[in-house]
Amino acid sequence: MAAARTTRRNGRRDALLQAAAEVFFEQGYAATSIDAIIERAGGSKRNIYNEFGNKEGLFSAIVRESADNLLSPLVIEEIEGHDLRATLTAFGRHSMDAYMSPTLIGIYRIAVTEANRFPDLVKSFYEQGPGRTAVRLAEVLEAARERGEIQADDCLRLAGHFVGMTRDNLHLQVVLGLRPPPSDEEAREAVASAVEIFLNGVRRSRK
Amino acid sequence: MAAARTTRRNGRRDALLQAAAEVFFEQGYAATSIDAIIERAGGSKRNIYNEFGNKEGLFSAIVRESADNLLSPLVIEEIEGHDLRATLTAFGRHSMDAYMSPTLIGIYRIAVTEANRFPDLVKSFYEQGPGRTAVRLAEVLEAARERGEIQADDCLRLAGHFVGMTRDNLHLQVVLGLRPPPSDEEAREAVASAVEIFLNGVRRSRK
DNA sequence: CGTTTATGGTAATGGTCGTTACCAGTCAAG
DNA sequence: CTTGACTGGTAACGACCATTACCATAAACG
Repeated sequence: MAAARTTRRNGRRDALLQAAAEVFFEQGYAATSIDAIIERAGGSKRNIYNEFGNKEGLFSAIVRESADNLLSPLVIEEIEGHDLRATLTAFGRHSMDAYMSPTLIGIYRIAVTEANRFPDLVKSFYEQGPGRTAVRLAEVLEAARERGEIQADDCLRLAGHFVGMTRDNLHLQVVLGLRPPPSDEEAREAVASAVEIFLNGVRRSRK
Repeated sequence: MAAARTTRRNGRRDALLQAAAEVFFEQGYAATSIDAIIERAGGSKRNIYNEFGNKEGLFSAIVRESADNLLSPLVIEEIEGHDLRATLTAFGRHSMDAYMSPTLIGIYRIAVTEANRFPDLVKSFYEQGPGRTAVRLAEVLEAARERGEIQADDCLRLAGHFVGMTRDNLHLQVVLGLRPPPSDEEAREAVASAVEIFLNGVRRSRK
């Protein structure tokens, strides 16, 4: 079958992608050399150039596939059928887990740095990740508003406030390498605190 | 006097620093060449090596001095003598202005990328900037708690929530180059909204 | 004025890196 | 078995770059 060759080829491709992702996320785009990737993945540089064309092609493939794998599960959550507090808590925990995962920290770092070099990639990263999360959360808030549970005039802005509150300085410190990702315990506390403030803040009068 | 030489030298030094900052913030550390800096600043590479030793020295000087200039005014604000809403609003506006300024966006970008290469620099950036801001705000909240205006158990965490709320997805979008910094109008709205939620959220029961 | 010191410009040195070429081995397909 | 594609390894080519050297000029100081 052709499947055998295809399978082997895909295995190689995945190994290359994974090794390259590690090095890129660790060192940044400019500081990463093809040799360093091959050193980690084994094989020869020809593999990379046959499969991805050049360094940019390899990098684009990484960002696209990693973002897909990591960000998709962020959105398809069970959000209906619970009250707002439970929904927000679940939302906060999931996004906290995602944002703090080493891979997403890596992608975040590189997206920030290479914003000028790869504007399209960065745009799609944002839209599939933080952007989509905020839009989804805004829908939840909108529904709550229609049920009269909260008062709000701009649900998308509110959603932004909420995710900002959960990201917090914690995310910044982790991104800067100043502290390790929070334990489950810490994450739960931080989310609980954010949910509490947000719920109270939103239930009352909007000036 | 020696002042003449010193003055001239300092002028040269500042010109180099400014040009280098522009290029570094635009392109990142690894992708910035000494030639590119000289092209923008004029003169010769000897200037840089005489003044800063090497590329790392130049970069360190930039981060140190830019951070100092930009972050110091963030802390010494008139915060007493007003009620909490006014204080928070002032705080939010000032930190929003600072975080969204092109220079600080540049520093932020490069701090995120070069966290591995320059851990000490990144640490001092955080402590002098976001860290100190949060600590200062926590003191304000602590005072408000003692006056009985708010209920809280961990003021530093609350401070983090507040700055996170003002930073928000807005900051992320600007850092990623997906939108320009907000106008004064937008900034004011965002801060007002965050203050409102935060105040209401914090005034009521902490479960 | 004479000496030191910084400056501008250009080129050399040594190294790294992206990319391509070459060669020898492997393995699936007809 | 033979063909053709893919692989591993090493080396080559060009380009770029950090750093140093060299030289000629101009400013600053005694």
